Amino acid sequence: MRLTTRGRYAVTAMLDLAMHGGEGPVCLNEIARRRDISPAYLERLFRNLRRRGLVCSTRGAHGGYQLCRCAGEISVAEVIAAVDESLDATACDGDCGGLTHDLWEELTQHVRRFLETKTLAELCEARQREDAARELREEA
Amino acid sequence: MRLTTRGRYAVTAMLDLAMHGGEGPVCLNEIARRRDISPAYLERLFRNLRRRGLVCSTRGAHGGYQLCRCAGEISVAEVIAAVDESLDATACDGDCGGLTHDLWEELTQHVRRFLETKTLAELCEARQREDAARELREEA
DNA sequence: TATAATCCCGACCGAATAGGTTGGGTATTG
DNA sequence: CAATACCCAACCTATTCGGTCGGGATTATA
Repeated sequence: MRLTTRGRYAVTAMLDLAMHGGEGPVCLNEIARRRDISPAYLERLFRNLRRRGLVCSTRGAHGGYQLCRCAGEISVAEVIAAVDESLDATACDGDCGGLTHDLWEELTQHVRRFLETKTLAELCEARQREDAARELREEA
Repeated sequence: MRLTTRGRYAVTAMLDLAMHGGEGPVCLNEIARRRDISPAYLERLFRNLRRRGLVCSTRGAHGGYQLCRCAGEISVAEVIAAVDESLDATACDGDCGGLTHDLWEELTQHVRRFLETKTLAELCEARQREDAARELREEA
């Protein structure tokens, strides 16, 4: 199992899309600028996201990307899987005769369940609540 | 966060040590043979385990390694940390201004807690129960 | 119709690191 | 002294991560 900036970038970008995708497609350059991610690299990631059916694209000027499903129906696990990060802690291909096989299996299940139940919508809301709270504090 | 064979090897070897360490030290060649791990590589891992105070060594003929503490007081998390695998999913050094920072933080906590509460003794027992059950089945 | 914006795609690259090896030590037992 | 074992630094190879490059194809707009 590995969790690198790749999955993080993907989730961040998808979240950005969920937040700014109200009307019309959002272009990658915008996301890249807002989130400070290399545009070319982001493009590579979106290639995968599109192929997995998580986003759809509009080409040409004023084009960009949109979520294919509503944010409540896209899990973080899916996004990470799309950019090809394995969420498998065992990695011993079936029966490795291992003393510890069950342990890694259990751990993998834990992580997987956690990420499968988190949706983009949830993260979006959490963020908005946070922002609201901060504004309130700053007014006071 | 990454979880590779390194941590797996370390935990497996420590478990082996917990199971066979009843009387006197156990030498690496034995463990390597039993668990099918490269002896030289295992040695490298044990260097770290020793430096972290998880095992102590006896040099010379009939030498080997022993657990420094009893198996119930060594957590899987410690073993993995000893061989230098980071259990951090965030890896964004403090405030990365990230939309998703909280998510990774939460995930890291989950994983960490899981591995911190698993001790070698527990895994040992689980294994022994398993073996007993299998024997029973085979007798029938 | 030209041009700019945008997605699309394969190929490449440097650095890090995982897993592993080699070749030398040093200590202890018999 | 020889065999067994720990100790250690340096090296090797393959993978992959984050990222770039150079070129398409498609669409909106001036």
